[in-house]
Amino acid sequence: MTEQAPTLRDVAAEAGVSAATASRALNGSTRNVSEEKLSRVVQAATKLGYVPNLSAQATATGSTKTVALIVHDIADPYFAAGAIEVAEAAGLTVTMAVTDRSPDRELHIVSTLRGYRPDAIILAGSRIGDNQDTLVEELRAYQDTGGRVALVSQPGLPYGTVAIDNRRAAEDLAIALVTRGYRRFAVLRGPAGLRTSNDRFDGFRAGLTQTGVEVGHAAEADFTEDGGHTAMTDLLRSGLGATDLVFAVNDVMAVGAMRALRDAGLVPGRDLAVAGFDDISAATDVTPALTTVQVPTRTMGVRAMELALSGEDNREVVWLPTNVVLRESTPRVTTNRTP
Amino acid sequence: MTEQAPTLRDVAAEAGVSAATASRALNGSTRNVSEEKLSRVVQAATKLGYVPNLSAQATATGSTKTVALIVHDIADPYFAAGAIEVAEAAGLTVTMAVTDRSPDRELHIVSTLRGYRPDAIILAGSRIGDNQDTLVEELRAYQDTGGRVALVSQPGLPYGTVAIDNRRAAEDLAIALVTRGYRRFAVLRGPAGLRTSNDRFDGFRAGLTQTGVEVGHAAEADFTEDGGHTAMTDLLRSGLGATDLVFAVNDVMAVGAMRALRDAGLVPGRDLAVAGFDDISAATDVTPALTTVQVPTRTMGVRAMELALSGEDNREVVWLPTNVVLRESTPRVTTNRTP
DNA sequence: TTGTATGCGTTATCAC
DNA sequence: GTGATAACGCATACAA
Repeated sequence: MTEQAPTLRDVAAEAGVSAATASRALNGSTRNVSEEKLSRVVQAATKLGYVPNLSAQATATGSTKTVALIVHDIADPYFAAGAIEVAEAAGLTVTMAVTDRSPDRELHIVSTLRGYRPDAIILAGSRIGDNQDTLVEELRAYQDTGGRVALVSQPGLPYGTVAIDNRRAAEDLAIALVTRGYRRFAVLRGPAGLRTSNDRFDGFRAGLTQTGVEVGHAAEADFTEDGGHTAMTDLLRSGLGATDLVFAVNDVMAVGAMRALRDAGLVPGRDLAVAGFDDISAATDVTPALTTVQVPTRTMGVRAMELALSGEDNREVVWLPTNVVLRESTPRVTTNRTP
Repeated sequence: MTEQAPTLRDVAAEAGVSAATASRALNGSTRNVSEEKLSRVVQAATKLGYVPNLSAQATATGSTKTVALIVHDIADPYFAAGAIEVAEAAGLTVTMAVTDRSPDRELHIVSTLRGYRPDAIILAGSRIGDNQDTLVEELRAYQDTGGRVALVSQPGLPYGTVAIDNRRAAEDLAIALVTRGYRRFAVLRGPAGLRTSNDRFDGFRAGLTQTGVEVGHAAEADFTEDGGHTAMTDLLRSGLGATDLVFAVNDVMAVGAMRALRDAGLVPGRDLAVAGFDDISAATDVTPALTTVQVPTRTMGVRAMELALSGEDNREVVWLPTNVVLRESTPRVTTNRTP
């Protein structure tokens, strides 16, 4: 029943040539083998259903034609899709691993994946913040042995990096909202210490300050939909005063906040405006559609992979543009509103 | 700069033992090596930053400790998450590939991935049509050489399979909706030949028939949000008569349909009820929340992986339960409604 | 317990 | 062009 998978030897034998010739015919520089033997080998291969053993190929050549993609949360498909597309166009296979936002797991995964000797490692959304010396060391070792590293959204390390300017983008959003007539803001931010959250919060506040406005309430919450829901509910309970807009530092939280508003009998966009960040697909599914900052996730995946595959030890930082998209969740303020 | 990655030999030399001992200390049955040499080897390994070359390990042992996950659309994260969790608990690494719903790509990917000699291959998602002899042959060959195969949602092939009863679930949904008072239905189905779509459509119709009701309009559309939007728009233009509910064979289409309704100045759930299938996260983000059939995606991933890893050549079909969830997009019909 | 020798499936280096 | 033969990095049967 369970036979062995056919090897190159089997194919060679079947075709009546040496293993070396078979190898050349199937993978190597095709030009050095006679037309006749070539077709004999190919025929034998298909007849036996031969598929080259990539592991063996890898140990022999030293290259695996593989890229490791490490993400924190598998829930952003577009990034991965972009990266995969580029990799496959280059004839590389992508291995994905998910860290679940655990730095420990991340370290473990990087270490394990290194064992596959991938041509490149792409680390997305990692917060290689402060206590991550081990990870940095691991990456350095990997790079020293010829591996390529690309980072996504974590500028500051000596690797090719693609990033967006969270701070600036949030600033733009704040200004756009003030222009629309909003004056009293509350913010739902992520857990303390999370850089993305901090940058967006700081940027938003900076934008307001420029226009002479200040953030009123600010609540910390999980980076999740439930986090947004809970924080919004608490905010409502504690009294919002004259707040006319809530900015959640990501769309997922914003959607949760909108749900909390409806649960409290309020209508998002009318009774209280809501804005988010990321422009995930839910942002347009939701009613009213969510004002947010569009982040080119897919392009980030593409550029990150390109960075990783670019021959050189490319350490440039690619800043990708973001875009404020104003939708119905933040209608233009024309009349007095009663919170 | 680009040194070589340290090998087992290097570690052995550093520790002053043979390569065999180093191997045993690092991977093999740890108990057969003296405490002292063990620690010497471990120390040497960490000092050199040694990470075993998994490719070499694989060619030596014949096993890769790897599972290949093939999905049609990376957009369903939960399935993958479930599968990955199980695999990692078993010490296996998961390789993911995306087919983009192209049968050709699917075939190509299966063939390529076979080259990695994964312990198992999991194929998720429905396939278009039945001209897939080559794929079946490819899988058979893989299985003959000791590979495990598990399928998701396409019963009928001689492999372990996890599935849901689309037909029956749609039937349940139809009955529940009739019970809620709906009588005149339209259906947005997927492309012809797509089995999932057909099963859901047939089941829905069967459910209606049981209660003496018939499907009015039925439109074909892409399995996407835009597909749902377009089909719904067309339906509205062509006149819906007395239709009081639109069933889209998946949530993505349903969300698109809801958007189309709003674009036409109608209020989903009030002017026209909407139901979907899958219970994706958007189903609860949307307003009104979408009535749908809850599919245990994550569990499917878990069970599929378990099936694939279960020692035997397990060909059982695991049917997972679904659940009709009635939400505000299909309010109970109490009064006369004017379409 | 430890080391030597051999094999895993390929590719690469030689000769021929 | 083609075929022996030696690598690649690791695991294991066998000896010691």
